[in-house]
Amino acid sequence: MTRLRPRQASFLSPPALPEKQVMGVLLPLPLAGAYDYKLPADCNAARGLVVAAPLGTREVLGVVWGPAEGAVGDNRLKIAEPLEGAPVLPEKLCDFIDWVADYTLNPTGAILAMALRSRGAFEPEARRIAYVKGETVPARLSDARRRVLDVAADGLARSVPGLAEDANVSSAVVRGLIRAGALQPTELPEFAPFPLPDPDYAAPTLNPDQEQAAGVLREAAVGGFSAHLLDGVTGSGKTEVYFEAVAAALKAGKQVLILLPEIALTVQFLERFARRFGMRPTEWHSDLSQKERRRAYRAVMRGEARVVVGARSSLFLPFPELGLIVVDEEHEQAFKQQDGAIYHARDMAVVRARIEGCPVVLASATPSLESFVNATGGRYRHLILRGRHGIAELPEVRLIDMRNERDAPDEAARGQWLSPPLRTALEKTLTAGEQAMLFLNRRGYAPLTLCEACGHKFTCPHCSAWLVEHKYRRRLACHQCGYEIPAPSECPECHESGTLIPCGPGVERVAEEFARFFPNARYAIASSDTMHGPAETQAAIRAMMKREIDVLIGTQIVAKGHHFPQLTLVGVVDADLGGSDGDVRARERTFQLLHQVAGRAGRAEKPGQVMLQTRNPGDAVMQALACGDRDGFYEQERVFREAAAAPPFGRLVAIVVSGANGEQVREIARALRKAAPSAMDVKVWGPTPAFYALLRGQTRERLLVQAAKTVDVQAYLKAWLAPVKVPSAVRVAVDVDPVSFF
DNA sequence: AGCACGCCGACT
DNA sequence: GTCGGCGTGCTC
Repeated sequence: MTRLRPRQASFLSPPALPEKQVMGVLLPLPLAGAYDYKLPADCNAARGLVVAAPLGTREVLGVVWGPAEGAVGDNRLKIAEPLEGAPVLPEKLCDFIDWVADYTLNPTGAILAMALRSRGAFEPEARRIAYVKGETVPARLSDARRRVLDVAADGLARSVPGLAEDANVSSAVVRGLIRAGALQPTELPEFAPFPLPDPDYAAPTLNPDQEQAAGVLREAAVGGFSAHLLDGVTGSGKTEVYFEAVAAALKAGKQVLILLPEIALTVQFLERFARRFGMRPTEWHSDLSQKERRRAYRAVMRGEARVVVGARSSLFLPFPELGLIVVDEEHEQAFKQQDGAIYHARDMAVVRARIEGCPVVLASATPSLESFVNATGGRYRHLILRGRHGIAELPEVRLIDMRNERDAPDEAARGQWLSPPLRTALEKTLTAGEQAMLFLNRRGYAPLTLCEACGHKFTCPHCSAWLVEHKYRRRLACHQCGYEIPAPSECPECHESGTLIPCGPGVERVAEEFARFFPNARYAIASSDTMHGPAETQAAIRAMMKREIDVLIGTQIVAKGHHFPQLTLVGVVDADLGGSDGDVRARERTFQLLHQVAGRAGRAEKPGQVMLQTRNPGDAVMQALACGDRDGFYEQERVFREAAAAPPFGRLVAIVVSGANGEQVREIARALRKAAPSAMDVKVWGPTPAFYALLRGQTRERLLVQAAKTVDVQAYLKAWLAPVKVPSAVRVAVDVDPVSFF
């Protein structure tokens, strides 16, 4: 951390009183609680005051959190100093931090660290000196001097080099004028302020459905806490509707937070916002530079940033007057933070709204089952937007039963991954001059390489995962940790050559087969690691947009948000992928993903067709997609989950024990299990090896707590875990409400 | 999270 | 003989 500068002693303030006040100061570190510090008697040491606190040999930021804890004797207390300008975190943010720490069983300081994530936001602001035309006219007025004064005549403040450049003179001339008093110094703020959004900039025309939902939200935006599920297919105009809530909150003088999954935070979204409100919103996400972060953080804290669009970490920004939170694509798993403090930004958004006393809007075409149950059960207001042709507005979905597909007898004409019906459909689409998309949620060429002679499988030495072949890059790679080796020519086990066979398809392999059947078609691969990096994916998407290619072959990343008007066929190469890992949410996720992919086909006036290749055509997910019966699927899922007492009808907590020493990890996991207190309506399962039993060299064992809704799982876990001694080489991570079983 | 203290290998 | 590896433990 850079040096913190405490406020300056002022000659005007009375001399500091000898007595110091002692307060609990929370440090942004994973410590058990707040530390006591003495504070100067003449400062208002209220909860939220940001201080510089000496800690060991260094100095860290801290926040006054509450009364002294008294665990350490007065004589050992150090003195913490308020920062210059006495910045204060909003009290409701402090309450939120406490709540999240309690719920996720993390040290409060670890959560505070997420709220202080801008290094330098509390540094004294750098001042820029600029010059305006002064009163005095210099005695000697050379040509160069005149040019400078002419430039300065407009009254705008400019820096010395700025003036010199604009007047085409050297900086010596400018300095001479400053000395002569012909130019006056003024101070500019470090950053230009963010422009204010105008709620009336471009009010939209809404259809009756949208108008009704917008009406509810406009009213809610000026009330206290309320929760809404804005539920409508792509193209039904969810964004326009919640923008109306944003406008209403702005008119009421409130700040707004719009949370998006990282991938949806695009230039297109910001521009869409700008078209409605006349300016781009303040952005907050992981690839802001340090300077941009500092600027945004300060602007939020001072209330200058009225609307923030951000990824999940923006939930911890210090809004002094938050009046609305929107969570778009609320079903996205990307809202679940998996490392460090484990939390679900969607759920925590609802909590923050409740603490702030403001409304929250969750928006999705395929809501999470949790939100769906909350909406249909009346806890959330359910705002339904029908598409232009009713809510089940998916294109025609056809299931291809891969068990029955008998392909051409002769090997050269046989497809391995693209079935005859799908090939026929591709043929038709291309002949009609329309576009198609092939979707397979698997990067690379083949997920497994096997030696035919001895059965050797290539696996990652650091993870329990297969190495995925990437044919273009001629490498085998681990998708968990990034370990890579050059594509081998012989088996490292039996040293035979020519015996290595790729098993299963990845997008590269599907593309290869596609090219074999359609040698004249123009196509591109889009996946997060296409040959030359993500820029190429963007290029592929642009090429598709401009109709320079006919077929886009891609992973997840083509499933999101892009509208290709000429795209009339979507082929899902393996609809069963990821459907059988025993996870209670696996079916829901498959449905959401396939629904989203299917929605890419046939927007505009051309009807679209979707073909799902599956080996389980009778599965509820496939049937729901084929029949366009979304709500039927949700209802069935609800019944399953309720019967199994699974979320949201019961509670789950995962505990992952990990460390480099496998035997030690297993031993601690077993000891942990033994220490589990028995309690009513609580079951503890495990330990068992985690799905990735080895990840980045760490052995991982997993325990699962299943509890009834009525159980205070946090209290149960605290009572359980507190007395267990864990060596520092072993990590115990608690995941309350896990969303995946990895 | 840092940073210091502490006990074992290759260097001016 | 020291410089420095990162394991362990503490910081009001």
